[in-house]
Parts: sequence; C-alpha cells; structure tokens
Amino acid sequence: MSEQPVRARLVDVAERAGVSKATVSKVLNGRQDLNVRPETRRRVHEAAEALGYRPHSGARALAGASTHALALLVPALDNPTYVTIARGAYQRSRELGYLSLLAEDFDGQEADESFNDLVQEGRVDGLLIASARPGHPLLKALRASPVPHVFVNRSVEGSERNVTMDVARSSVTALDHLHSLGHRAVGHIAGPPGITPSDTRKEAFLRHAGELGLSAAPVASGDFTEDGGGSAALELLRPVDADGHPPVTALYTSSLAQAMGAMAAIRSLGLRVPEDVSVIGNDDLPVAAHLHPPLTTVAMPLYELGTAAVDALVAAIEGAPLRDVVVPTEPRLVLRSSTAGPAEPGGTP
Amino acid sequence: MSEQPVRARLVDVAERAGVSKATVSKVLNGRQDLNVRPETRRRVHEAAEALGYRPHSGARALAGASTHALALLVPALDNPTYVTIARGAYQRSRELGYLSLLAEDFDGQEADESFNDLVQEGRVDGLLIASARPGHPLLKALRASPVPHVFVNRSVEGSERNVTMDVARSSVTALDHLHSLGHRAVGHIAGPPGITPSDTRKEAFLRHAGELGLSAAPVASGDFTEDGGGSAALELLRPVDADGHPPVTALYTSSLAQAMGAMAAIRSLGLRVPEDVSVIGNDDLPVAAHLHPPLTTVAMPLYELGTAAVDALVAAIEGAPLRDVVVPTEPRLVLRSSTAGPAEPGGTP
DNA sequence: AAGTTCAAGTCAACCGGTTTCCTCAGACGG
DNA sequence: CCGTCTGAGGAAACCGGTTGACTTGAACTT
Repeated sequence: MSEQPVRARLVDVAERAGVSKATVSKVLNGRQDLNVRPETRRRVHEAAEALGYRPHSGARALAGASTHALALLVPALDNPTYVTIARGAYQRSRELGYLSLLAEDFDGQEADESFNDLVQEGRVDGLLIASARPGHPLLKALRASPVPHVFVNRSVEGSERNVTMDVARSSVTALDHLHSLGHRAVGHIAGPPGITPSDTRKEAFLRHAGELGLSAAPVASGDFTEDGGGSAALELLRPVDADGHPPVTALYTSSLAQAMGAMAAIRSLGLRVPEDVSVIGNDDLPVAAHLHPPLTTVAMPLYELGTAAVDALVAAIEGAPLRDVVVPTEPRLVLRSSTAGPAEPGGTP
Repeated sequence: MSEQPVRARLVDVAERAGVSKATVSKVLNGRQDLNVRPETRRRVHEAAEALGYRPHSGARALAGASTHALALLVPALDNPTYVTIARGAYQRSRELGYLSLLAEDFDGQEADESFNDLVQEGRVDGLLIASARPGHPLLKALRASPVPHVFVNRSVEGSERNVTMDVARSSVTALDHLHSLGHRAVGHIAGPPGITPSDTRKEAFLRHAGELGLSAAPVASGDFTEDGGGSAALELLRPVDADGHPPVTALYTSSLAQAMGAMAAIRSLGLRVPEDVSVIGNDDLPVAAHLHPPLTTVAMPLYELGTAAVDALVAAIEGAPLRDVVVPTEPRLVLRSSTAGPAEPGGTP
C-alpha cells in the first residue's frame, strides 16, 4: 500500500524529506559540488524510495539535462546479428543508467524520419548507428546537427568514431580452418560492396588466400540475405567440370542467411554439403546449430560489440573525445558439420 | 541553407509568422475549436516548414499533452514473428503520427524496468504488450497505474483489450491440408501451456482432429525454440514400430523454430522429411522458403496484427473504449516441400 | 446609438524538473 | 567583539510547449 496511484513528483519527495526541490534534485543526481549532511542525503533517498519516485524524462530534458536515453539504428531487425548487438547495447545502457531505444532503419529509408523523431524531438541524447553506408542520408543530417553518435559494425571512414570487430581476423580464421582440412580452392561470398565490414572481410580473405597459396580464391558479392547468398554461390560454383566438380570445394559466407542460401544453391546443383562443398558462415547465432547440416561458423563478439558501442557513446555524451574502437575479443571457430575435407581429386563420381 | 544550426522553437515559428505562440500551437495541432483565417494558418505552416520546426517531445509531454509515442513489448526479438508484428506496428504508428518504440521483455524479466523507464518516466502514451502471460509482473503494474494498453497476440482473459488473430482457424487449415494429403495420424507441437494463442491452437487442433476422425492426434508442448520443437517431436515420434514407422505421419508446429527443431529430430531418428514425416509450421516467414526442405506453412497476418493493435491503442489513447479485436484476414496455406502424402502402410522398408 | 455577438487571436499560468545565485547560522581568526 | 568564511540548503528563473480565459475590433441587432 506504499504505492501511490499517481506519479510522485520531485516536490512530493522534497516535502516528505523536509527539504527543498533543489536539494532533492542535487542529491538524487549525485552532484559532488554540493554540501549536504549525510543525514539529509539519507532522508532524501528514503523519501524517493518510499514514493517510488521516477523523474519525468520530459521535464528533465527540458531543463537542459540529459534524457538518459540512446537510440540504436539497425538496418534490419530480422537479421539476428543486429538483435544480438542490440541486446548487448541494451544491457550495457541499463548498467550506465541509460535507456536504449531500438529503431529499424531500412537501409536509409527511414533514417530521416527516425532522426527527426528521436533526435530533433529531443527524445535521446545520442545515436548508435549500425546502418551506415556511403551516401546514407543520416550522415548529412548528423553534420548539420551534431548529436553525439558512434558507428557500430559498419564504420565510416575517417569519422574517428567507429566501433568494430576484428573482421579481417575472421577471414583468416575461416580460411585457416578450410586450408587445414585440405581445401585449396575456396570461394568467398561477400556482402554488398561499399559496406565496410564486408569490404574488409573480402580484402583479408584475398590477402590470406595469397599467403596460403590457394589455387583459387574467387569472390562474389550479394545481399546479406538467403537469395543474395544463393546467387553468389551459383556464380562461384559454375561451371562444374566433366566429373561434376565445381571450381571451388568450399564457401565462406558473410552472413548466416547467405550460408543458408548457399547450401540450397549447392543442393540445387546436385551437390552435397559438406561432401562436395564445405560451407562456413560468419556469426555464430543459435540457428546455426539447427540447420541441416549444422553450420560451422566463425563466432564474432556481437554482444560485446553492442556493449563497447554504448561505452563509447556514453563517454562521448559525457564529454570525452571519441576515437575508433575495436573490440578485443577474437573471432572463434565453431565447428559443426558443414565443413569437411574435400573429395579426393578424381574421387567419387 | 534554410537549415538552422539550432533547433527551431515554437516562439521562432510564431515570430516568423507574426503571430503568438498560442496560435502556432493551436494551428499545428489542428484544433478545430479555434478560429483562424486560412491566410494565418498558411503563414504558420509556412514558417514551421521553413524553419524545420519539430516540437520538443519533452516540453509537450510536460504541458500535459501527448508524447506521441507508444512502446511495443515483445518477449523475444530473435523470433521473427515478433519482428513482423513490430514492423506493422511501427508503420501504422507513423501513419497516425506516433512513434513506436521497441523493447524486449524477456518473458517478464525486464517488464518492471521497461515499465518504469517508458511509462513512469513519461516517455510513452501507451503500451502494446505482446509478452503477456499469466502471472506476468506487468499485469500488476498496469492495474496500479492505468496507462492505455492493449495485448497483442497473447491475450489476457477478460481484459477486453486483446488484439489477436484467428489462430483456431490456422489449426483447421493445417489439419485440412494434411488430411487431404492422406494423413490420419497427426501430432501437434504446442507452445508452452498457459499462453493463449498456444492453448487456443491446441484446442482447435484437437477439436478439428475429432471432426476429421483422425486415428491419432497427440499433442506435446515445448518452448517456441528449436530445442523445444526438437524434444516435443521426439515425444510424438516414439516409439517407432518394427518397420521403423513412427506413431504419426505428420507434425504441425506452433512456430518456425519448432519446425526446424522437429525436422532435425525426425532426421535423428533416421527418418526423412517429407517422405516419412510431413511437417507444417505456423507463420510464413521468409526463412521458411530457405530451409531444407522448404517448409510448408500456415501464413498468419502478423503485420496486420501489428497495425490493428496500434489502431486499437491509439483509439484508446484518444478516449475510445476498448474491446477485443480479431484481425479479419484468414490464415493462408503456403505450400512448399515439407509436406507430402504419407508412405503407404507397409510401404518402403 | 448602444448593446450584443462573433471571429480571430493573445495572455499568462502551468507542467516537473535543473541550475544559478542567495541566504543564513555558526565557527573561526584577530 | 566584530568581520569573514564556510557548510548547508533554499528561492526563483528557466527550459518549450499547451490551454483556458480574456481582449479587441467589426458586424449585426434593436
């Protein structure tokens, strides 16, 4: 029954604690430029607690203080990669006393709207942007109205506010695995060109393929979707030779959806996974274990990417200078059944 | 260059249009209790446009008006079902001049926090709740502080504010399909007990199985996940008889993830989909087409569920009385390759 | 001609916080 | 004994909107 039917306000807390609004505000915001007796401090906290006081975010924002809210813009919510990042961001936000709002930014379609709704209307203090790409409308808006913001996963060249993972390393990990199984002709299904993690992964793939001395390392681009992966896979697997062997014996894809599309494409050519073609995908999401066959992946620190991005953004909001950050956790190989040694040359008909 | 570096405020618009703040506010909010000359009205709109004016949501909320924001609470964002609902909600919100915020409510874990952050701190005008279940902490909080809210998909008995789909019909559609293929023993993988769409689907399944005179219609429950579907499938498929035939020749699952788990379980018993066991899943999400084999589904109007929920909630916020709503679009069978006629009795070894 | 009505806006209080500048009492130094 | 300093907290302005009461000039009645 200590529950009030109506919201408790700052004055209510002040009255109950026997002090003024000003004092309550200062105490609850933990300002150290202030002298209050421990006893008073205690009374204030007690009153706030008892009344279940929650500051009105609008009033706070109006008074020139922080809204204690961030927004995360992701390009596609049906891509579990972003959901994982979002979870990390949400959790870390909480820990830092911020609320993180999630918005889908269909590759720029909604960017301006979201920007207006969230930033211009003063709902958030900063932006986590996972949907950046060259020419994105948001980039212009951000220059006009310089809200604190960081770029997550997809970086923006020269912005000095990118929070990313070691994606180059993921290509190396994937290739090393396939190489150690005996594969010498490996194809890579990249994401759309121009998107940084995609480009970086591709360059690292080509470089390391050279270092390993692979006999073939073709690359095809496609959307991060099943269809994108499917058509890219067909590009890489054709033409099959007289014995029915495709030009590569393994595929390394940029997303899980692409891996699914690639596996379907492989089957459509009458080939099997992994007997004829091995497949390894990026990002170890729960579904990977439930595909047929279960997919070998390179696990990326997505959750951690989310937390790191929030750390950087909150620091920026609180006045620290921004700089590029790469989360330290290394990509990790998760072995399942979609990769195996290649059929011996001239082997099974 | 019409871009101002600083936010335009109401006074700025008023000044530019040569009227008072009050007039601008009334004009922009389209209040009809007001007399303004069309000419004045035009000038106001023009000025607002030119300055790129956006009302500060906090100021607005503080002044006792609406924040023009809603929140959607979903139990799991990695379930694309909810993402689809969220998209419908988001889109419809926009059309109605609201912003819809998405929050993950891990089956009640985060409910109180979210409630505090969003409702108590005055960030939103209403709640769309897709994560309801009996005993959910939110239900108590909602009674204490009666914010406008509706329950989406998962209904709350007697609340008179449920927005749902015709899930009973989806069971009928699925069963009719399997029956027409010749299946007479069909198992159903239900969701966790106590969650309404799950219970309703199950009851409809049993009723219609009776109407069709099926020889067997066992039900097993499991989480909406792959693992949940997998273990439920094993329950239903065991024991296999001397010929290796399981007790049912088809499975109808409550979620796509369950269907994936079920297909893996079927294979683990050395059986094939659809030759030995057919599988049909609920909700036609894009991935369904890319599974192996492509999954036959019952398409539910998820997007529309999202839009209908927003319609109901906004109506409630604007003062209309609430009532239960069922979206009119009927479940639709989407035929793919995971369903086929059962093997003839005593057929393939 | 004076009173009434109405259209077209304006005034100013208010929402719930934050922050700057003050006050006030007691301690302390000279 | 008086001036000053300092610790502890208060008064009030302000943020940017909304809203109901109020003003004003013109037209319309009687």
